[in-house]
Amino acid sequence: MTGSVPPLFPPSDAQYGPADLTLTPAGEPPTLRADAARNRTRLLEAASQLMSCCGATDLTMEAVATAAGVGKGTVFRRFGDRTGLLIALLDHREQQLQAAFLSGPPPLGPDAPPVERLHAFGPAVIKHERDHHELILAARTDPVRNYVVPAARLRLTHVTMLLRRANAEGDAELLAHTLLGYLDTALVHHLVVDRGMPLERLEAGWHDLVARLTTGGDTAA
Amino acid sequence: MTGSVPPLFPPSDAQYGPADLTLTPAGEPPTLRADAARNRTRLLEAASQLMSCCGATDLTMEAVATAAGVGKGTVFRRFGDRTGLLIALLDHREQQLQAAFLSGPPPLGPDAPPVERLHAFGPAVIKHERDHHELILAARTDPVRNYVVPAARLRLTHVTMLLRRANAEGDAELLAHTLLGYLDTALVHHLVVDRGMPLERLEAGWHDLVARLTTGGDTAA
DNA sequence: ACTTTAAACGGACCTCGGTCCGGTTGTTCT
DNA sequence: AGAACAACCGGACCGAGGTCCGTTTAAAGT
Repeated sequence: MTGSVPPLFPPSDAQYGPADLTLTPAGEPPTLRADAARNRTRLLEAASQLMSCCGATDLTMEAVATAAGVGKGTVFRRFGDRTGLLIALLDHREQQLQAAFLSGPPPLGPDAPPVERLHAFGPAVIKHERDHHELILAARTDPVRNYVVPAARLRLTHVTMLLRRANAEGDAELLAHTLLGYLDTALVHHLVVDRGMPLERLEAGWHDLVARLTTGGDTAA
Repeated sequence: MTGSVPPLFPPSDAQYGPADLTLTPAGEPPTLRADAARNRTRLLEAASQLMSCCGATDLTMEAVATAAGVGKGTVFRRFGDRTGLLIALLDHREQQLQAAFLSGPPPLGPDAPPVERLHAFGPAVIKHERDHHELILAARTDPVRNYVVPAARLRLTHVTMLLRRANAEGDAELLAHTLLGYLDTALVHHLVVDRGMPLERLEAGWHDLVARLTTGGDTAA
């Protein structure tokens, strides 16, 4: 990967600004130099643009660089590698989903009892994955990297928290991994697309799983 | 990938001979031409050799070809791509595990009640994955491909069968996917290596999961 | 044994991800 | 403002995966 200087995944890319691609990175490295930030935005826009017309698998680093009007080295400096760029792209699209289950309206958001939120979580994630499966799948080169990605960490802590609040018996973190494993994009894609499994069946399976894993009491302690 | 002529993953590579690398492919294309079969063996041996000394990630197709005394094109013709070669290598190493749960002694093999076999299945797979994690992880470039690989299909049908025989309620296939998801190499590796989770905890989680998913009656119907 | 045919072979060739380093440009401190 | 410094930029360069096509060769038919 990068020699060693860039702090393991360049400037982090955890959260940015509010909505559009006008993302002002506010990660670990206090601030990005003006030109660097500008180029970062350009690159993400260019990548997004190219992706929507050519598909994720054909997205070339050099093409992105050219489209953004910068050198290839700049792309790698900013995102580490191709996967890093895709993840950054993805991370941005995830924010909508994250907002939905972190602070959205009831079935998913905090104004519903935890078990209910869990039930709603599955279909929401599946929907999201179906919308972006190409990008998600393309961003999955290194299998272990998925667990390190901020979005994945967030989902894990979220589901773990819901399980705890639901007073589920057992190892909450491992149960959360189990639930998230069921929602794995590759699995869902394989079942639905490759094997033609109807969505209803998949979602029924989810609800069944949630029911099985959340035993030990309702929100009412 | 390959133009189109090779029948989607060249000559299949499902099962071969009994034990050693003296594998005589007996897949779908009736037989391989003599020289092709010979080269196939040579290539697998060379790859295995190189891997044990240089690691899977540094395994170069050209190096394998050279070590086997054939041209690079031959490697690709036979295995489709790098991942195909790694999968073939892996498939071979899996046979020991497969034999264990298909026809081995009791806790795992057919002479034990299904629920007991399921309980034994987890630790066995985890053990296997720990032994070969480098190769397994290296073979995982395309996330969906895992579900198509014969070894994975076999595990799925096996676990599904065990669940059915255990009279587990619910969608056996989906429950099987859930169980196998828990055993995902990348997940196990992440938890144990990256996050230092003790094996005992992981296995306890497995037993708990099996217990939860196999409700509805014992073998005694 | 000879012809025929389809498959296997091999290595030149192309593409693309990733690295490197000399030059450039913000940023900060005095 | 000017200098010093660190970070950024860019594109030449490298290595490895994957493709192509002319040549060779095993297997089947006569």
